Amino acid sequence: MENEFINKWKSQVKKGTLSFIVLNAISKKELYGYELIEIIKKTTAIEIAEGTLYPLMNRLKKEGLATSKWVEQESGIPRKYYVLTEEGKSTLQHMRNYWEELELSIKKITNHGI
Amino acid sequence: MENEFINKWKSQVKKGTLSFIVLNAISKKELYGYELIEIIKKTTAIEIAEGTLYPLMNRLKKEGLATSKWVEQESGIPRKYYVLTEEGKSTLQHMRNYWEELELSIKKITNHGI
DNA sequence: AAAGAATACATTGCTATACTATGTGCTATT
DNA sequence: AATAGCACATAGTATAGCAATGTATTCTTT
Repeated sequence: MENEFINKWKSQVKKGTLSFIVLNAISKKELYGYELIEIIKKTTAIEIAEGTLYPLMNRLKKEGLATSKWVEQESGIPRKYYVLTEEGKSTLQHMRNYWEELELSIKKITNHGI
Repeated sequence: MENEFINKWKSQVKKGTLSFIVLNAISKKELYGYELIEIIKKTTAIEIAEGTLYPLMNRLKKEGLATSKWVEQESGIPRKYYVLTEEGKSTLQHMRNYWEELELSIKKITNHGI
């Protein structure tokens, strides 16, 4: 049985991390919601609940970082694909810079002490 | 003027990150609250508000990861020093492992695509 | 000596976001 | 016919960072 603190902590770490991950993901290629969950789970072992992803994508749209478009399928339910806007791209760049700094900061503290 | 989204995002990234940073910091050496804020700001450029740190330290104590002790000063206000417990040490190790995985996951997505 | 800055603790109220639970409707499998 | 999977979505709850505010002592500046 996992420590309860650790589980809560992991959930907290995801706050902020998830939007970063999702923006990175759709920066390579248009993806739809369900696919995002699957693909992120497969490549990173990070699980995003559906109740987390859909509100998150709507926030990104509301903030002007992404747009979406419905794409009809030959068979099956239509999919909503997400596309990064120009503002989304430049914001993502800022986020990448900050993340690199953060990584370095953490490394400093974990490896060399403070 | 900085993007509003970025500022909110940075604040969200701190959720979880700060407890990790603080636990790492006191794992090297006993530190008191005000000192933690100063020292983390100096070495990592991450600013922790006082209204963030003190409740955070109390949570860590409540969870059994740290203890604290008052130390009187020859001159000046007494300081509350924080010490990592055994449980805190092992929890920190789990957190370090998870953080490494997270770093790798993010690297995968930012560098090589998904 | 008085005023202000710095040290050092702490709480309250606000806000943002992840998660569980739940719901809808279509398609494929058994 | 029933179940699992696909694909969207919302409501309610809990957590944690932050600004604002408060208390009290000590140091620095004028």
